[in-house]
Amino acid sequence: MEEQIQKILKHNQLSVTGGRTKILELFLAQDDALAHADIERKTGEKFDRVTVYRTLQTFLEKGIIHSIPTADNSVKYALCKDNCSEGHHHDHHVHFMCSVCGKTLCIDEVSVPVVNLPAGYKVEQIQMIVTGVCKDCA
Amino acid sequence: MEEQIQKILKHNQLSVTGGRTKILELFLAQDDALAHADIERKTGEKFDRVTVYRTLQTFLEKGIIHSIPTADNSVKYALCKDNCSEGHHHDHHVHFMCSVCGKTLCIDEVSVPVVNLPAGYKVEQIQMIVTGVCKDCA
DNA sequence: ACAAAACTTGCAACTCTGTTGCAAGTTCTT
DNA sequence: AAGAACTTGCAACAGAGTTGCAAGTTTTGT
Ligand SMILES: [Mn+2]
Ligand SMILES: [Mn+2]
Ligand SMILES: [Zn+2]
Ligand SMILES: [Zn+2]
Repeated sequence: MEEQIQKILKHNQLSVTGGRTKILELFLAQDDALAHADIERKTGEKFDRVTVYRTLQTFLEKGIIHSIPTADNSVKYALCKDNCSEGHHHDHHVHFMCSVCGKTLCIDEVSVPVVNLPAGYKVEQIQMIVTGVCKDCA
Repeated sequence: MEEQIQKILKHNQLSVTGGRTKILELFLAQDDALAHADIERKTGEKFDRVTVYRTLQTFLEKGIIHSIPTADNSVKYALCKDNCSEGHHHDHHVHFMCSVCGKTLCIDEVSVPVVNLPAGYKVEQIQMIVTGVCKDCA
């Protein structure tokens, strides 16, 4: 794991620091998406708030993580499993928010369906957020 | 219009006040979704920030407006055209965000497609947000 | 292995968004 | 017209996110 993390950081031309290593480790160990506050909590306040913001920002820009728009307008982040890079995300999967446990999940198996808009609209990106009860809470 | 506004407010058991009338008027006159800040700007700071928040909250609860989750996690609101009520929204249309003019639009003509999730997930609500170039900016 | 260059971090200060309690004001009911 | 019910503005606050800067760490080149 330690090794995998270094590889990811170096591959993205990022210096290997304690904060980045720890935060990336959290993402790799987690099955659901993380909010900024989750990260602060899970690192045991070991890093400054600002460092967490900047790290997430950097990871986003490099395409290591993607942000997830949620129905309640809170921001969550999850690892990109799809080999995304510098501003070119191409994970087109559905996102699921469980109303029982509150987890936000990437449903990698399901891609966002194509949709036909009225003439004149040019589609660049489609996001789909499903709310309901996840399989652990059913 | 004045008359229509009073009818909407009374139908929802809301007292007719200056603030509510003005804000509802804005929504009726607007073709795209409004953010809190837009409303403050357009009312010429005639009402307190808190009143605007409380009015939006009330309109949401009554089903007069619905909130729109945007890809950049800012909150926008638009009129419900679909006869929604107290916590029972049933506008299932696609939302569009133009990356040129920044407008957020309800595409009432297009409903959100059904999606099949893996076994065990129970779907309650689906939101679809399309980003691209709108027909005015094409 | 070392020094210099390049980058990252923590801190302080600040802005912006949203919330709450309360008293004064307005609207609705009779 | 008066009282009850509801709405508003104010002040105070909490939380989220941003920025500049100096000190600290990582990287690179020798
Ligand atoms: Mn995802
Ligand atoms: Mn809409
Ligand atoms: Zn769940
Ligand atoms: Zn446009």
